Amino acid sequence: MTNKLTLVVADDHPLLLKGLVDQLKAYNYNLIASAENGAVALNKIVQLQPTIAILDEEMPLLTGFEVIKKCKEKDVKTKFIILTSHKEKAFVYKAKKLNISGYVIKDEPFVELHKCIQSISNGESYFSAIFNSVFDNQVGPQLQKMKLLSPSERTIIRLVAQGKSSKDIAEYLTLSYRTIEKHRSNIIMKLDLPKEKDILSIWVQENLEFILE
Amino acid sequence: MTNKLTLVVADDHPLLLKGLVDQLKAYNYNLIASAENGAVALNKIVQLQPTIAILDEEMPLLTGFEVIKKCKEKDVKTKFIILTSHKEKAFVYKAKKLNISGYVIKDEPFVELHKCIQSISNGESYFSAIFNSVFDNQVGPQLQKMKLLSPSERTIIRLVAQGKSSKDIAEYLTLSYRTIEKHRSNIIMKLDLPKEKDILSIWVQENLEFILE
DNA sequence: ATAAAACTACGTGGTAACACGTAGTTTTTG
DNA sequence: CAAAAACTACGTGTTACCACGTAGTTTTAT
Repeated sequence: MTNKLTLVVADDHPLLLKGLVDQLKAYNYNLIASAENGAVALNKIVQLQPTIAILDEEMPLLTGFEVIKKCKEKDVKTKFIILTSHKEKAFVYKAKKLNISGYVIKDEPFVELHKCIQSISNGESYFSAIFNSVFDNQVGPQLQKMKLLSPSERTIIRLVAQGKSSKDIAEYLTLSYRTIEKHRSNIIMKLDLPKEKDILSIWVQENLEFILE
Repeated sequence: MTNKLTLVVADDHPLLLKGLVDQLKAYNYNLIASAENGAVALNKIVQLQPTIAILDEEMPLLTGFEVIKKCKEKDVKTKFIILTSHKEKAFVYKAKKLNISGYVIKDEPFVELHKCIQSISNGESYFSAIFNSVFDNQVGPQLQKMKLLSPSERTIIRLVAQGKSSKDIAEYLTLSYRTIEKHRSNIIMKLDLPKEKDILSIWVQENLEFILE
């Protein structure tokens, strides 16, 4: 195993972190640091410039995604693997936007992480099967739907996402109440939502990530 | 350390399970089995009759709570610790109802689990601080509120919880639509809910555990 | 420059929840 | 048995979302 490859790992669950560290060592990886929160992780990554950093998404002080963002700002060349228990589309979407190298779900066996590290060391990227499935089945279609909306429809759906009523929105945008209602109707039609009460508000709450940027 | 104390541990996350097993061994506990899902856990507990079983709540095949229920049916004398990442009131409420011996949150350090095991071996029970806080601040007050409701109000709130409209409920109970509306009004008053649209449906969805028995 | 798309606005009608009130009947309980 | 609580039912009014439509104006794109 190449020992030029260096690793940093971060997770705020002490038990899980211990499991991770032990397994990485058992696989003979050159683990040069571990961290129990996002801020410590950021410091260590900037200091040690590891080849790869394995980050939990939900951590105190800084989330995994925030650590990655800050590292990119500082031009750190480290590659990132997000290790999370979240299969939700919001996370998958954010991960895709950040252009990370790998995404592994916590309830998969360690060998998945191993494969991920190997792929990255070969210059490839690696995403758990479930990641791609979530992206293709949930993220992709929603993004396609959002593209159908016109600019002002987008403005309005964002305000709906903030819990505002049509009346509120009309006042806020100095437009007629009827205009907002019309836009709502058009949005519902374009998104092909079923006929239910407050269906737009519901849809919007379930897809916040795609609406608020 | 007494070696009469035997332990079984179950978690479907391989990494976390490894961390747990290692730590328990490091603390010299007599760990006699581990399991990666609820069904295996149930078998091993029934077979080995450990003093204490440490169970993850969310597992494939059987959840931690289901394992406990089945063990109680079989008169297994094992004491149970639920180890979960969930601080939600639904879990806290269910745990309380099952009358388990301990509840530890996954993102606390291992020493919490250690303290929990020690307490139980002394015939006491042990609940993480956060558990009690959730119970006192969230579970308790909601249960108090539910007690204010009259029998037919309870019937109706359960039907609301099933997503039925007032009209549906009226037909289902062969009562007047206006009667159901009145009950709704009274329920809202008794629960002291703020004046919002569909506020009862919202409250009910957020408190399903207390409504559906 | 002209057609297409988007934006704006209004009309009419429907559904559902909620507020606040009245009031007769039944059931519970002290 | 008598008072209290619960159950039943109706009236009137409000708010909010949604459907389906018309139509003039502005912006965008070819």
